[in-house]
Amino acid sequence: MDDYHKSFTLDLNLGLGLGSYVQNNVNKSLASSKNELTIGLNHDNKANELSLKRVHEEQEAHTIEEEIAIDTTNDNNGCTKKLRLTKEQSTMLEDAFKLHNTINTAQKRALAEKLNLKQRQVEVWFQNRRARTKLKQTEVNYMFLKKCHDKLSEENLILKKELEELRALKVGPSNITQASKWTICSSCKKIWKPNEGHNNEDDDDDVVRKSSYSTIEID
DNA sequence: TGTGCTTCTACCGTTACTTCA
DNA sequence: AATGAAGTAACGGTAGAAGCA
Repeated sequence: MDDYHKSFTLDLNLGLGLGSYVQNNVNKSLASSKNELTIGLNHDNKANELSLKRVHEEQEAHTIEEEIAIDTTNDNNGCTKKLRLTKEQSTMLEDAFKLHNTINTAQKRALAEKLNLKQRQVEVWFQNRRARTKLKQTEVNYMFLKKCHDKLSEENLILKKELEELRALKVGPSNITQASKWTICSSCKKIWKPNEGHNNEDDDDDVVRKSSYSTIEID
């Protein structure tokens, strides 16, 4: 385990505490306005005291996060600009993803701190990474199924040809009728002919087995 | 014990930006 | 230099789970 993984694991163990309070969605204007609305309606509610505490902590967290990630979010006009993660950041995120493709609050906090990113950025990265993995897996599955389909189509074609060849042969109708009466044992998968019986010497309960024979009609 | 509310998180679809051929 | 495609960071909405009163 390299230094990063050691410290990452350590962070996972020690990173509890405030983490559960900090709402990590920085741009959730909807969510925060919802909190503020609740507080405004019911000041004596204990749950809303908690919400108020969260709002304060959230604001603090935002300030800290914004300081940390100040060089990753804005351009000259104050508009948010999409940022390319550095190679080091991507590598560390990839390493974390290899260990676990989901991330809890403590891990997120630790990783964000380590990478000088917002927790929201780490969260979003994991979401997108999972989406990419899923998409890739879907593509792999599609290719696999396509190959299966192609192979089966090919086999089907060969079988059809064989059938045509057999039909082309001058086989008497009586023989065809006989063949169409052949049956296959569902237990041992052996084909047997009418009036021949199913002579399985290993069978102790032949009577029971015979009851499960199914007749395969050959067209 | 059931219910309603809040919070958190995963997921999805989409948008917008960046990079590259 | 312009452009279209591919990659991806970020967003908003939704649903489900968990905790609490």
